[in-house]
Amino acid sequence: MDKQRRDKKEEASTQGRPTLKTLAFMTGLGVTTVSRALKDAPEIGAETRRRVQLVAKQIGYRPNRAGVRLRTGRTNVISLVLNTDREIMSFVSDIIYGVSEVLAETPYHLIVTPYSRSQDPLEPIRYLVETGSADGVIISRTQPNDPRARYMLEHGMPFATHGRTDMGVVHPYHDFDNHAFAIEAVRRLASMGRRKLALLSPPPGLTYYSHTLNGFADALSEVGASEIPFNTVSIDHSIEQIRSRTAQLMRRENRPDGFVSSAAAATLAIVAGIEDAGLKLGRDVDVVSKQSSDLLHLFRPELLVVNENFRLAGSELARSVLGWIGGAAPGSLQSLSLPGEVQAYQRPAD
Amino acid sequence: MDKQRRDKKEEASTQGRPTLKTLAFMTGLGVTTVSRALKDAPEIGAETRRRVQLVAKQIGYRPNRAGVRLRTGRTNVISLVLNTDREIMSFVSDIIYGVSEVLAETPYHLIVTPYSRSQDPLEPIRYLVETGSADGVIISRTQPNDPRARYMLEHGMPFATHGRTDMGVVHPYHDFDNHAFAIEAVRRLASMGRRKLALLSPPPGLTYYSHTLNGFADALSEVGASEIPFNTVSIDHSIEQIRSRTAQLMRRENRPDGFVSSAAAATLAIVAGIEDAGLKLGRDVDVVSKQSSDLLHLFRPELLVVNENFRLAGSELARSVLGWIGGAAPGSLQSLSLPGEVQAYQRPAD
DNA sequence: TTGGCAATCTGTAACGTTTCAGTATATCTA
DNA sequence: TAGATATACTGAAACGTTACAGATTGCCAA
Repeated sequence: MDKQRRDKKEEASTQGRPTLKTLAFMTGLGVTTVSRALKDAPEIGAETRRRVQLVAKQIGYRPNRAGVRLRTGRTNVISLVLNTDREIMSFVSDIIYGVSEVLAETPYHLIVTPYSRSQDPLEPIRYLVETGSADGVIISRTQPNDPRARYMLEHGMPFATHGRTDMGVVHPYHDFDNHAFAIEAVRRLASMGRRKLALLSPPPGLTYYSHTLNGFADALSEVGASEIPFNTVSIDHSIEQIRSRTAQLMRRENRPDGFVSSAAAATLAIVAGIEDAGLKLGRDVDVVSKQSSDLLHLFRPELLVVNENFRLAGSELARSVLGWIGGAAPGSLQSLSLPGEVQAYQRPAD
Repeated sequence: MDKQRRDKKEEASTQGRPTLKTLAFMTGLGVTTVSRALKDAPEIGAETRRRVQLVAKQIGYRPNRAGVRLRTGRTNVISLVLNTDREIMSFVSDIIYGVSEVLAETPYHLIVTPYSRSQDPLEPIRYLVETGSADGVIISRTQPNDPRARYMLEHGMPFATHGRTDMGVVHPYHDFDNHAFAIEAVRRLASMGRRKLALLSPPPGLTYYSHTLNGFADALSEVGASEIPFNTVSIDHSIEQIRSRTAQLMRRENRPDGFVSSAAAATLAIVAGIEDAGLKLGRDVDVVSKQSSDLLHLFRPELLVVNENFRLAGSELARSVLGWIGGAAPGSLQSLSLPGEVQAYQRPAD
């Protein structure tokens, strides 16, 4: 019995991965003291604290995540909830990189929680909340009245949304100012003499759909241009659909002489549709498009682009959730990213 | 003392989230029995087993991950290790989706572990192994002699590589057959009468660099075409660099009349460079490019494309690691994806 | 009847952490 | 000098799970 006890103590020094017990053994202190010393608790003597922290660093102690999680309920995990079929183009990776960048400096891990078209978007959120699998959540494709945001608010799960809601509740978000984007886009087209503008909008359910539409409408009346309706299709539609609808539209009597496109991939389809109709970009019609990587000007030099930085969005979202988890006021964790200058094509120096 | 015991027991029924203790209380069994009944242990009576599983399903019992992890060391986590600055285009999201798709049917979570140019690529791997943060790892940008693969083999961490190694050791991988891609590409160019071909290769350090080069060389001699060296640049270089080098090359006396490009984004730059030099795609030169999403034909109809399915790669990689974790022979968990047909442009039906 | 043996079930300990409720010592107050 | 008080530390319990080492029961062979 006594022998067993001694054996147990001694094991601590020889084990594979150091634990609090190892540190306690090495320093001659109790595990409690070691635990507290590592988190700078005030009731630990200054010298003891330094000594423990030194030894911990020396032997490369890292707290066991399962132990912490089991005891405290804190997971040190942020979950990024993604729709696996919609978000087609690359911006997902940018967001992930942005989030990672911020989390890298923290003990947090990033887990990706997917859901697909067949599922209720609420389902992965419920899972996360019910199982307590994350300390914070980031969602995208935010809706004006977003059941996911409501659910998490009700259940006390910190989160940040990519895009704003419109439910009269306050929560962290990061958004790109799509209202401003649409205004700038229209102004630019107007300044080139374009007067009949079409908008390829975001999908109607999402909040930034109306932001974009409002900006578009505001700017239209400001510059005295008119809208050619193009609302049978959105950036969520397939490339083929957008292309053929654009071609249809461009073959009509009353066709637009300017396009505003909310997504880069869709812009490729718009341009293809324009050319299918036998028209020429830059001569018959101009197109302003959002893009997240600087590739559109290679596609057609005549394209006008506005950059949206998704990596930045990822970082901001991560900072926001962490802030909320850390106790900051949700209202102070909201940010809006303004569109960069509308950029015309510039040939790079050789 | 006795009172306390009773209180403790009763708490089990009223708690927020059901645990084994809750189930034990409800069924009148011991926690051990419940635990075993849930995992179909043979020493549990058939009726008891069914009863426990029924109740568990009814009240929505889900094992506490922290508990399992602490006790068993199993994390139920697969880590996807990503370089945050290199992998520029969108294929990262496809891989993630592919992995997610497979993991969704399992208790596994996907965590994304990033590393950046400044870091030793081995560092995140060491972290994962030392802290036991994952049961399996997926890596990309695989090298012929890959220190990460070696390290994980030595430390008994199951993994799968995107791309093969060449170290004389066997481990799970998924790879796209870049040798076959290069051959098909060259053949296609040759069949169009192209005789002087340039290759924009993958970055030299990676395994598929030589696969691509070998395929290219093999096919060149097969069809009797010659190579115009273009090895001052690779798909890892910036768009601007590739563009200006291409333009330089195309202004030379002895310029290529065909390109093989290993990445879609780079192809945009190649075409831009060609046009910078005043030449025309399809007339003066043809280009065969890999692509992961079907957008290149919108860019220039004359482009010849070969599709690489990264979503499939993700799924295969996930299946491979899971297989290894499940005890399958690593040698049986290798797969190679053949390039689809070289696709010429087809105008979609309106 | 007794011992043995299979079939079922159970309590206890342990994983690594934090928190609660202390204990021991030194220092001050009256 | 006695008691209070602050300082620095400690053991035990608990989070939820699984594994080890039994315990109880019924049944069969001897």
